[in-house]
Amino acid sequence: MKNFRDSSGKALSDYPRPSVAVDIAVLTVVGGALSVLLVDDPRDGSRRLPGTFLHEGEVLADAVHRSLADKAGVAGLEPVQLRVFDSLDRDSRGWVLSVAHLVAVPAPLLGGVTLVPVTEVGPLAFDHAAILELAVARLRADYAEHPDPWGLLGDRPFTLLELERLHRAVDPERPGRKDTFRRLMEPQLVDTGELEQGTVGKPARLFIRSRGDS
Amino acid sequence: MKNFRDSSGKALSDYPRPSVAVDIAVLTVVGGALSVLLVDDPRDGSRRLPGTFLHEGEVLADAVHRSLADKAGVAGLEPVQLRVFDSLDRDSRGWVLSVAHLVAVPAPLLGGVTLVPVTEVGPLAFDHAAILELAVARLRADYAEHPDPWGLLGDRPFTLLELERLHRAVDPERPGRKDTFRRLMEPQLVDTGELEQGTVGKPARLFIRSRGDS
DNA sequence: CGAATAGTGTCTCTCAGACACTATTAT
DNA sequence: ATAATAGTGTCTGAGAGACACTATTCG
Repeated sequence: MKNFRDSSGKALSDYPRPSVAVDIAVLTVVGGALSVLLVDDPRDGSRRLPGTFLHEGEVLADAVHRSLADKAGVAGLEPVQLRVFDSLDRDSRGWVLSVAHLVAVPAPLLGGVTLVPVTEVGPLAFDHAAILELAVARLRADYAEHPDPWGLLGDRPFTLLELERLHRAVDPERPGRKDTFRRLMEPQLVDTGELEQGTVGKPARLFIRSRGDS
Repeated sequence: MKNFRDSSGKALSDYPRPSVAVDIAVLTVVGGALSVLLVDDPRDGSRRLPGTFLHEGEVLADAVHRSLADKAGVAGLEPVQLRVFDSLDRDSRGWVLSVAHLVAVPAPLLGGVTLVPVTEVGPLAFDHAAILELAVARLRADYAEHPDPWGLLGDRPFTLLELERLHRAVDPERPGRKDTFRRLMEPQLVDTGELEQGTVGKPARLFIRSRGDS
C-alpha cells in the first residue's frame, strides 16, 4: 500500500485515529411487548446495548454479526445502520465513534439474554438511550406500511390476527381497525391456501410474506 | 484517561484503528439544475466529492465545516449524516471509513468551485457515485413535502412561482400542477404582506419560511 | 342455540391532482 | 385589447378509517 498524501500534504498515517465501535439495538417482541436486548456492564453495574469494537479487516456488518454471535448466539441477521454517534465525551475510555445499528429478530432465537420492554428500560450507559430511541422509531416506521418486514414471526405461515397483534406490539399507537389493517396488508401477502386448525371461530387463512418484500 | 478493557479483555489501544473521513455531497441549484460540487483529484485527474480526514478532538460535523471552509469558503451550514461507507477496498490508500454527508447551500454562496448538474456527473472516484445518489434521494425526499427546507432560496422573501421552480429543479419528476403545489406549501409559509414589484402580470405575494420548519 | 373469530359491503372524509375560471398587472 | 402571471372554485378518484353486517366454526 502506497502512502499517498491528502490535500494538506499529510500522509494517512500522520492522523491520530479514533476507535470505532458498533452498538446494536436488538429488538424483538415477547409477551406482546416490544423489547430490547440489554447487557449488564460488569464494570459499574449499568446497563447498555450490546456492541463491540471494529477489528482490523472487518466491515461494520461483520462486527455486528460477531457481537451478536457472542452475546446472543444468533447468526444470519441483516443489521441496518442508523447513524454515527461521535460526541467527544460519549465514552470515558477515550475517543470512540459508535455506529449505531438496528436488528430485529424473533424472540425464540434469543437464548439466555435479558429482554426488557422498551417502555420499562431505565437509564442506559453512554448515549445508548438515544440509540434505542432511534431504533424504535425506525422499526415502527418499517412496520407501518409493510407486513413484518423484519421477519419477527419467523418462517411459519401466520394469520392476519397474529400479524396484526405483532404490528400493534411494535407500535401500540398504531391507528386503524382490523379491517383497515387487512386491506393494507393482504395485498402484500401470499395466501398459502391453508387454514388454521383447532381454534375457536371461523378458521383463518394462513399467509406467508411475499418474496418481494423488504 | 484510564485504559479500561472491553469484554474480551483487550485494552482500547490494542485494536488497530481505521482512518475516518467525511465525504460531502454539496448540492445546490444553479441555472435551474440540481448540481453538485466536485473537486478534481490532483493525483490522477479523477473527480470526487470534497472530504477530509477526521482530526483528533474533532466531531464529524466540524470536519465537514472545516472541509467546506477550505474547499468552498462557506460556513454556518448544518450537514446531515447519510451513512458510513466501510468496504475494505473502497480506498486504495488503506483502511478508511467514510461518513457520507449531505449539505445544501444557495449557489451564490459558493465561489470559485466546480458545479456539475447531477444528470451530467461522469464517473467519480471511490464510492462517491453511491454517496451522491443517496444525497440526491434524501434531498428530494426533504423537498417533497416542505417549502425549501434547506434554505436554498436564501433569506429573501420569495414568490410561490420561485419556490415551485426551485422544487422542480430539485426533482424534475415531481408530480402535480401549480395549484396543487400552492395548496401544499402555502399553509407552511408566512405571508410577508409585500408584493413583488416590476414584473409582468398580477403581482405575486412574497413569503418567507416559517420558523417552525426544518 | 350462543360465543368467538374471519372477512366484506359500504359510508364518510380527506386529499392529491386536474381543469377551468377569475383577478390584476404591463405593454 | 392582449399577454402574462396570480390565485381560486370545483370535480374526480383513491384511500384511510369506521361501522355494521355476513360467514364459519366450536361447544
